[in-house]
Amino acid sequence: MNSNITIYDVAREAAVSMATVSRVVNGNPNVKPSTRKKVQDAIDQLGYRPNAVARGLASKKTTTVGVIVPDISNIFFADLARGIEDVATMYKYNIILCNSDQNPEKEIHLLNTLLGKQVDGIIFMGGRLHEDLVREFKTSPVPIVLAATLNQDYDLPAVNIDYESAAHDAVKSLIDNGHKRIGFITGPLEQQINGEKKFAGYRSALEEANLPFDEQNVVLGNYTYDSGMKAMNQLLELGDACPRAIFAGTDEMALGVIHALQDAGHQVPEDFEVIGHDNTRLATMIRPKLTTVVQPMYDIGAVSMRLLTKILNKEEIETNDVTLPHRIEQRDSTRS
Amino acid sequence: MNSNITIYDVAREAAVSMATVSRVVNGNPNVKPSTRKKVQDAIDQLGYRPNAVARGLASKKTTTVGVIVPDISNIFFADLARGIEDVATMYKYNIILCNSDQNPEKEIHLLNTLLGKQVDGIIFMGGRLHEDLVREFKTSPVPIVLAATLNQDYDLPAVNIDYESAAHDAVKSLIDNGHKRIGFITGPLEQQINGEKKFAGYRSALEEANLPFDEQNVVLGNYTYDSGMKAMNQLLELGDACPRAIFAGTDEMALGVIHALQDAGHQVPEDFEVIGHDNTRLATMIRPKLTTVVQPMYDIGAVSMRLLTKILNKEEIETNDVTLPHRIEQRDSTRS
DNA sequence: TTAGCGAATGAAAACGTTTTACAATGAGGG
DNA sequence: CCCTCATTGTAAAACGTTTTCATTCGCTAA
Repeated sequence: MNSNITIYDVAREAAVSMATVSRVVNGNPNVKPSTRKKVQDAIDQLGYRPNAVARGLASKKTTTVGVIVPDISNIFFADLARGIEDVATMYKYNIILCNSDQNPEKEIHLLNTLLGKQVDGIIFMGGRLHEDLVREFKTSPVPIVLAATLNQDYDLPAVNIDYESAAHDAVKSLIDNGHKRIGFITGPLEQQINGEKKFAGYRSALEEANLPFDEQNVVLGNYTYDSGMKAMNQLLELGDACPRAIFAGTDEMALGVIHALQDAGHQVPEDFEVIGHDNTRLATMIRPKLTTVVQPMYDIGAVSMRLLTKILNKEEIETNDVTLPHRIEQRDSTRS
Repeated sequence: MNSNITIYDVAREAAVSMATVSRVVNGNPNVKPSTRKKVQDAIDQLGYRPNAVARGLASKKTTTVGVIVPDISNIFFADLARGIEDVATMYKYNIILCNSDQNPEKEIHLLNTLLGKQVDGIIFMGGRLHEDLVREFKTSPVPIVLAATLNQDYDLPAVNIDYESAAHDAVKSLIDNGHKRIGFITGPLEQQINGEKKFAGYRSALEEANLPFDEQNVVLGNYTYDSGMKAMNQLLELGDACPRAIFAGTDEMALGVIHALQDAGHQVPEDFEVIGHDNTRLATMIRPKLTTVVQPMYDIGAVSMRLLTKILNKEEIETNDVTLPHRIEQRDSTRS
């Protein structure tokens, strides 16, 4: 029952003042080795465990950071969270994890809850930055970094990949395989990442190859497997005009695409080529294995957290806006 | 910049004492409506946000619970976490999430960190309860509930399904389809859940049908896709003696099994039947769709958290050891 | 010796709440 | 009209640390 044992009990046991105990606990060098030992023994004997809440109140640091993600049960965000947590652990931070479901009100509410809990910093991921949210971000008393979240109109610290160029590369690889019509199955266009970045990459690859843009080749999904299937089936209805190469905005949609194709009796990659986005674990759990754009979520999480620690430690920072490299992982859903 | 605004500032602004402000903030009914409004106005105007750390110190409650899981990036645990978080939110708690990687030392360390942070309770999930850990659990100053974690030798609050009977049902369904030899691809046997529960279910189903137990039909995996493939390939080497019906300990291994089979030119479910365990989202993202035992991780998380709140509120509790129902979801990897 | 100095220690004041113990005010009953 | 009892508000003591500032101690150098 080592609860209710305070620094004061330890001080009494070791016959020193609480200030000295505090010094020992915090590794302050100004303590005579013999005293240090005496205190340490008292700590061990009593099973003293410092109260982080009291510590937080006195020091105004909680060694806790808030993490807001859309939905931790999604493998994609879970990977991000793991990257964040690993680096947090490395720097002795804990994380308070919150799910926003991309709901703007909930996002603001969570932000305020976290600030109330006096977190030392926050890592945020969301699809669209509502302006009310940005306003709160700007007045936040603690630093906030954006992970895999677009930020072009503001200047908040952020970690991303270059989505436009990634999409460009993906589509180009399809074009290089001789396709003239490329299907694009995307998430909601309101989200900058889709509506501006990936879409722009898609179009620029087309233009570069002097291929016409045809609206009927782009179909909306909502990131899920089912929406991928549905989108592909819609494309299939185009008959002869149906594109034979598909770029899907997420791996999960890409799986849906492949299965829709297979269910319709087509062969991937012989009849249709498919390329996904994200390189989640799913990509290797399908036959054919999925060629995909790798968006390194774990790394984005890790780098975000590292960036946050740099800000917290007031370390020198080259740039607030980090762009991580991307690449295409060639597997079997495309012809090499 | 609504930081550094304290309850005292609000009190001054509203011309009342800080205790009155505290009453308003905490919804204490003993405040005259006119006063309440005056205080509320001051709060709004100043943008006052109560400091949860100070509150925690004074009240000895942090409205925060610790969650220890093996690895949040695994879809299985992520689902659990989501269930926990949803119910936590419902009861105004936040969660501090930690990954243990099933490392016994890390588990103990995390437990101590969380206790240091004065969490109001803890939800723990792990594969094997090391006795040192259990000792710490027993002396914990706050309640701990086990989620999807076996607990038979101790009497800690826990939420599980009946793994033995679930495995029994799965194997029986295979036997009912006429199979005499049933393969069992399992996770590490040191973990009670495998070595005792699921394994016992497997054997009892065999016995019940007067089928012989043959050791070469059970193969060890480590929960992953790759280990599932490998295990199936090992079984395949048995040639004619290879079981034509497989019960895999996790969905991910089941996917590996199916792909190993398909890669070897076999048809599922025509030549081989496969049944998985957990019913993760993966199950529907494979062809054929996976028949699987549903272990409702989200529900287990939600119920665990609910149980914890009951303990925290000192509500009446029927039983500490909750067993949730399981069932088999029939899909296409088995013949109906 | 002793003045002077740095290192080691201690005392006490924050930190921002909740909570307790009272005091003041107001209303109702005799 | 006074007394009592609610009701509402106030003051101050926790809560368990960190941190600042002062003090003491033990040496070194003069």
